[in-house]
Amino acid sequence: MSDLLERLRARGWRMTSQRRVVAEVLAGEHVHLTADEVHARAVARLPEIARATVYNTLGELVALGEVVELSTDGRAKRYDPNAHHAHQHLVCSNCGIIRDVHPTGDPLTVLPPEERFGFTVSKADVTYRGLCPACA
Amino acid sequence: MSDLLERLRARGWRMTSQRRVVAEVLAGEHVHLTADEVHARAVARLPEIARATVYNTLGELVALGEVVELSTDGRAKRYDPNAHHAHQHLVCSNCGIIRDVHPTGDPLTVLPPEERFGFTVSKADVTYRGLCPACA
DNA sequence: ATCCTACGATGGACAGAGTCCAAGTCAAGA
DNA sequence: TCTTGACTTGGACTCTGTCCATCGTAGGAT
Repeated sequence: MSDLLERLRARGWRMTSQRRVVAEVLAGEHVHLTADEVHARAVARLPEIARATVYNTLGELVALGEVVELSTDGRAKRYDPNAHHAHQHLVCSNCGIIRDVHPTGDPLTVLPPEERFGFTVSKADVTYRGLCPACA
Repeated sequence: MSDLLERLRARGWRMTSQRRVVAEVLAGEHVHLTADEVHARAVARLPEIARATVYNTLGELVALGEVVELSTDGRAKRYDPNAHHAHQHLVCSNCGIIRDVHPTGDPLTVLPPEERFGFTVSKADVTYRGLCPACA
């Protein structure tokens, strides 16, 4: 966590209290929060932080590769702080809960060259869908 | 295409001019349109069709399994009329263009039981990302 | 062919998520 | 301590999608 703050500082990030709080909120809970949920938790620590600042900071963390942005349901994007371990996501079709999962092999290898249409394919995002134990 | 209208009629769909136009727009172009793009094309054929009607009809087509809903970018959902052939999607990270692709094997098989956490996993949506020839 | 009626269409208001921007504030180097 | 440009603020705005009361009509019944 303080690792994250270190890395950000090393990249020339101006360390404001707002950015610190957002980074701490993300690093502190290994769940997949929406921007508004991050904002709510940030407000608990720093009451005056603006929604726009949370959006800005999340966008910067995504651009720096420290956080992964998910849009599993077409509603609010969710932010995954676990960006340094390759993984995929398992989503409950009913309640929307998300788990990180680790399939075997590299999903990129199953896309043959003739199915790439000249694209430079760099990654594959897999969303497994089904019902969680509570909803089944 | 008329196949689609046949199937819908067989399922008790009331065949209104609005629904026919939406179905024709989707079946006529094998691209991945947003709801507003569908609406724009529908208006060209039936000027008075309402946005709400397009949304309603698209939702029904998805519920009937005739169309697949995609949210690849967290912006507008896109509608894929190619629902009867299993496939995945290849998206350009720069311009957003989408191609249907066919990876080898079944993506579900690479998720081992101990990585399913008690979920009843029913499908896997794979989004390959990279740069298209024009953007590379 | 006409009538009935429940299902579908309309369009305007509303809601949720995210972006923009002008003005004010402050982190950090000089 | 001063300076300055990067950052924050908050409110207006945009985009996407939903809701709902009212109106219209497809298609079965007569």
